[in-house]
Amino acid sequence: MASKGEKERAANIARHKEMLMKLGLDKPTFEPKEKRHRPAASSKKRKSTNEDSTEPPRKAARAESSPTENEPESTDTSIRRSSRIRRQKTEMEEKKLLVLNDQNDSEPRQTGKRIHDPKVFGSIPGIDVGAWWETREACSNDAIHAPWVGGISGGKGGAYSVALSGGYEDDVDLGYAFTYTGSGGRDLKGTKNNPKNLRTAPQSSDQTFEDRTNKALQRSSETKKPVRVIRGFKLKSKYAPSEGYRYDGLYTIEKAWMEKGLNPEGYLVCKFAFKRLPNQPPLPVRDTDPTEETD
DNA sequence: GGGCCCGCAGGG
DNA sequence: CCCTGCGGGCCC
Repeated sequence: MASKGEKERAANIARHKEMLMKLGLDKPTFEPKEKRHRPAASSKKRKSTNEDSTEPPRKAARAESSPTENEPESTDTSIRRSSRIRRQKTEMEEKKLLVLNDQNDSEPRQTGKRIHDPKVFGSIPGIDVGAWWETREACSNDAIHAPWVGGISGGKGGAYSVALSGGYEDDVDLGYAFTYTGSGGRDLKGTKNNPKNLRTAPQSSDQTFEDRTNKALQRSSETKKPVRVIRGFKLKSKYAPSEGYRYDGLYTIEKAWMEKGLNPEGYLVCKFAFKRLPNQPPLPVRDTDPTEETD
């Protein structure tokens, strides 16, 4: 039984997908399987319980795979995380990172301890494509995507980074390309009679390119400057990590436009088409595609 | 699962 | 100081 909203969603998805396909004539084919960071352990109990000395390294995991999409062969199924090859500078930076993150004693956590500026275009030194964090906060500390909640980080020169976390139901993710929705047009404060203090909320008005972050994305579509992209576990895509957040490298914005959003009232949203830059490690895929309703 | 509430970073 | 925002914890 396809409700009206579901039909619109399907139509939007089909339209977005078709557009992305045209961007993907040179799409890569090699897609390794995702490596889980948290196999099955319930993971949901981290407070200040000081024990667990056998904790997974909650720091910015170095990239887990290495082959570039150009040379998939090499059959290196035993990819250890030995990506720390020579290169002393990175070595130094990594040590600093370790120090900064190794306050696992009892310190709640100290923010504002970045060693790199997130407000730059392109990659961040020492953070490889494929890096993984459990939380947005940790990702922010590594300067890949600064906002703890917001999906878009950008300035007047364009966007620095975006987070794909499934916030908009008609966005399409093909891995090498995806569509993305802008910010704004939501009632985060609720109404006068029913005041809220929310971080996300349903659409309640048109989005606009006057919005600072939307404008940054639009700018990037003109300048073609690279944008860092992270995918989160809430994203409905086979390219989404099963848990946490993963840095998936650099994309350019190929197109910016406005269209009717999925909301019942048909408020306008800003849409953007991203395309992944070549010569980056391939995107891992998970075994189960969250898009296929498996439940 | 949903609802609510909250801190925080970032920008004006 | 104010506001926003594709989190996250907690409660039910």
